[in-house]
This record gives sequence, structure tokens and C-alpha cells, in this order.
Amino acid sequence: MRKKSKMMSEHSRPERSPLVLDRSFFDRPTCQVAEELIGKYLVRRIGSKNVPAMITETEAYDGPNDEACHAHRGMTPRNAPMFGAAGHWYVYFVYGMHWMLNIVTGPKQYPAAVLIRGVTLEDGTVLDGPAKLTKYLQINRTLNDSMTSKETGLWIEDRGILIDRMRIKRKPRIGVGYAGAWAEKEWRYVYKEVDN
DNA sequence: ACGATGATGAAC
DNA sequence: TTCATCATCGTA
Repeated sequence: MRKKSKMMSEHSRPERSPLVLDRSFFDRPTCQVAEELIGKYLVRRIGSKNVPAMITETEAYDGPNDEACHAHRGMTPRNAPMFGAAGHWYVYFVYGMHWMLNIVTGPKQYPAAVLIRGVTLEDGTVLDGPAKLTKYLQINRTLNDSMTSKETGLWIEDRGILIDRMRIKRKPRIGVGYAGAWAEKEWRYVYKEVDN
């Protein structure tokens, strides 16, 4: 048994085969999950194929006090999944045409989630925008409130990609101008590729 | 800069 | 029941 490196997070295991992340990964502070999701793989079962997509951009929505969080004004039918167990999908419809994919984080009853805003496919195709990736990966209401797992056809894997933390930029969240001071919080995590 | 497009939630 | 709003995107 190899000794675990001191610098390695409990949730990073580069020397092993792909690990399907479970509740323990998501049941942690929202911003930490949002940052550590960069470089992980969102995998979607489409027909008989698994489509992997490396996560490159996320946004954290953290609890009842966060005015940008859907749960800021309490539980409603739409945001109920956010109050549930970590590791469940929160999928909702906006602007009359777009599906947004979030993964619930933190303890039960504490409404928090991470919005997946961008991914890169195996062939290098960049899906930069939360609605672009849900359209491509065929994600909609049917996945709402289901657990991330191979069973549901949508899950997240750690494939051992080592991400240089210096390449993860923190920025203000998008489209939350109504949230007052909370709109300025840099809870958006963007992976900056190496430019040639 | 703006229109598409319809669910959602709060007010009445 | 009405109505403003909306964690966006493609076209201009």
C-alpha cells in the first residue's frame, strides 16, 4: 500500500483508475467543491455510449443568506432539491429555453449547490456556457433531484487529472446583478488553459 | 444591444 | 389569475 502524499487532497487520487465521486465529495463547503470540480469529468450516458466532459468552469451558490442563491427566499417546489442530500442533481429551466445543471452540496437542510458552467469534450470541443453543455449532453428535468451515479446516467469522475491551482481563476458570478453585495463575491471558478 | 420563449413565484 | 423576472444564447 502506497503512502498518501502530504500534498494530496483526500479527494484526489491520481494514481488510480477513474473514481465515481460520491456524497462524501459533495458534502463539503460549496466553494471548496466548486473549485475542486475543475478538472473532474462529468460523464453522460447517451444511448450505449458514455460521453466524458472535463469540467472547466463552475459557480458556487451558498446557503440561505446568499442573495444570488435560489433558496435565499426559502424552499419552493423548484429549489427543493437544494435542501436535500449532497450529490443530487438540481436541474432547472430558465429564460424559457435553457436547462441549468447543478450539483447539491453540503449538509441536508442547508441549501447550496454548484452550477456547472463549462466543459471540454474529449475531442477538444469547448462548451462554454451552462446551457450549451446541457443541450449537448441532453440534460433536462428528468434528471432533477436524482443522485449522481452511473445508474442515473449522469455522474462525475475523478480521472486523476492534476490541475495547477494557479490556472484556476476566481471571478464574480454571472447573471446575478440583483444580488447586491453577494454579486461581487468571487465564487466563479474558471480554468485557464495554457495558451501557445 | 436585443429578442426568443415559457416556467416560476409572489402578489392580488 | 396576472405579471415581472429570469444562475442564457445567438444574431446583429
